[in-house]
Amino acid sequence: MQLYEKYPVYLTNSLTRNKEKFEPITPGYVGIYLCGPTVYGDPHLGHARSAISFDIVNRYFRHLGYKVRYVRNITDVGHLENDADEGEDKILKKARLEQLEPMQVVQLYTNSYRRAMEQLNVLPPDIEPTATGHIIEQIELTKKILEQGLAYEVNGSVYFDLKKYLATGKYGELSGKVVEDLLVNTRDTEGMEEKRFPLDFALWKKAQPQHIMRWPSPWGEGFPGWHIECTAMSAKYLGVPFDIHGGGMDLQFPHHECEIAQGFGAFGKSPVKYWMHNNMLTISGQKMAKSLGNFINLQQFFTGNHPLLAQAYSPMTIRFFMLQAHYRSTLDFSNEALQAAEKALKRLTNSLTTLQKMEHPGANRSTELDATLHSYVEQLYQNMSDDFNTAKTLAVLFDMSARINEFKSDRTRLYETSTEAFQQFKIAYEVFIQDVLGLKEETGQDHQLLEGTLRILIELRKKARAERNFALSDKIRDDLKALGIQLMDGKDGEINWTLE
RNA sequence: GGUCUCGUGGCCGAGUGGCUAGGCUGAGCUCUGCAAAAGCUCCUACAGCGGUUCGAAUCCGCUCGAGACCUCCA
Repeated sequence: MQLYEKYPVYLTNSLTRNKEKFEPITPGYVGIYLCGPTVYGDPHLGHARSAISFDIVNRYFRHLGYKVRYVRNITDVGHLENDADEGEDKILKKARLEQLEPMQVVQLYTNSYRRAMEQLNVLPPDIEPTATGHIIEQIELTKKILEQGLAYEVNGSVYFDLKKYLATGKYGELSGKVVEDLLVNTRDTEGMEEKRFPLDFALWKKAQPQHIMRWPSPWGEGFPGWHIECTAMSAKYLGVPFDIHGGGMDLQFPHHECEIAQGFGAFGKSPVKYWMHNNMLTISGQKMAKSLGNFINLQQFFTGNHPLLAQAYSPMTIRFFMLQAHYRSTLDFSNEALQAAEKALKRLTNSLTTLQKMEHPGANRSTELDATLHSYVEQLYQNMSDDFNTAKTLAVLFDMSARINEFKSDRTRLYETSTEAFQQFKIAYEVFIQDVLGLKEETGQDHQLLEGTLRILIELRKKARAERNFALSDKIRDDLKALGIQLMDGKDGEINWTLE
């Protein structure tokens, strides 16, 4: 029996706004598509939230025994700027400002995104398709929608015919929008004069002479519209329909709404079974966004180099910080909260180290403590299966930490558990921290060397203490502390250390 | 203006009809040569006002406040 049968996952489907039992389209397999970044700037905390939220989804499904295909795209054809920029492409704009080739910009920020994700211990996707690498698929899809009579061509651009689509399909269901309301607020955006209906959106755009990123198409030289890439790539790699489509809540409208319309237009069915959206990150109660100029990029967090940051925060601190909140809640950034997260994480990893060194004495006696240990493990699964509630899961892990510390300070308690219960407890603690939540120990590269060197110093200090030469023993400890290494004397005379 | 979400203790944040999540901070204590770590104890909250209920932070209504989307954004 697979774990997913024992602990079925319930997730909040944005489409229905309800928590639903997850039933994969193909039993045992899960297809996930996540809207990745538009690579025209350094990755910031918001990118991390989305990536980490769905990394948890990916990791937990895998842990439960599902075969997962996880696709996360890279948007490297910039989208049109809306207002004063007269339809200039974001990536082009950046390229012009930085005097670079557009693809150079794309490469630069793709690298920087991947590096940040690796630092955050976000597992790489199984497929990471780029929009520029799927121009043909996007053209084919556009042709298909044209064939269905749900799009029209004007001056080398192709638009989705929303009015016609509305006769059979729904628009606004995902984001809770009413077409009439949207019409009232229609703005005069790029290409409006070409559209038959204000809410029509571009599938293919004709390239202006100065537009460098351009490809030939049946409609002339141009570039794909904003929404078509995700439909084309998800269909190619995951099929229609597929299980889970994720992204930030800000993408719900219009991006995902348009994806549904396109998918319906092209394939005659809704392309996605479950829509999942992570919430936004706020800074002093306001959304952190590029357009608001209040975002902090990830390398700034890792180095502490930003006016709003009191100190540097390690990637795992950032990760832990996000896991303390549910992915569907807004999360407010503050130095205080991050510092709290840093300490809490340390507590957790300290217990993990303690546990890993701990061996069960082997006396196989089962008592009521076994039931307690059992229930922790059960709760871990229950909480994760309940819409990936990492906050609750962490609360259980902290309860388990308290238990581990108890075992450490009072070994007799260990005798009150059966080997089996203890092993199960131990494995679950390790697996949930490291594999499911993806929290890894952060150590320097020369850990091996450090370990050996410290062993020598610790031996010297032990000797000094045995001789009651506290002046020397304190000097060793204090000097190491100044370097960021904390020695801790145990009851049994053993000395442990941690990096601060 | 339309649509929607939220308002939890000093701070961050789960929960959501009855059983004080958890973390951080602060205070005291235990252990320790002194530290550190760990443990124990204390600070017991759900914006306000009504209503439903045996019982509401949790459901309903109103008021106040904050935010999101409606336009590129994770």
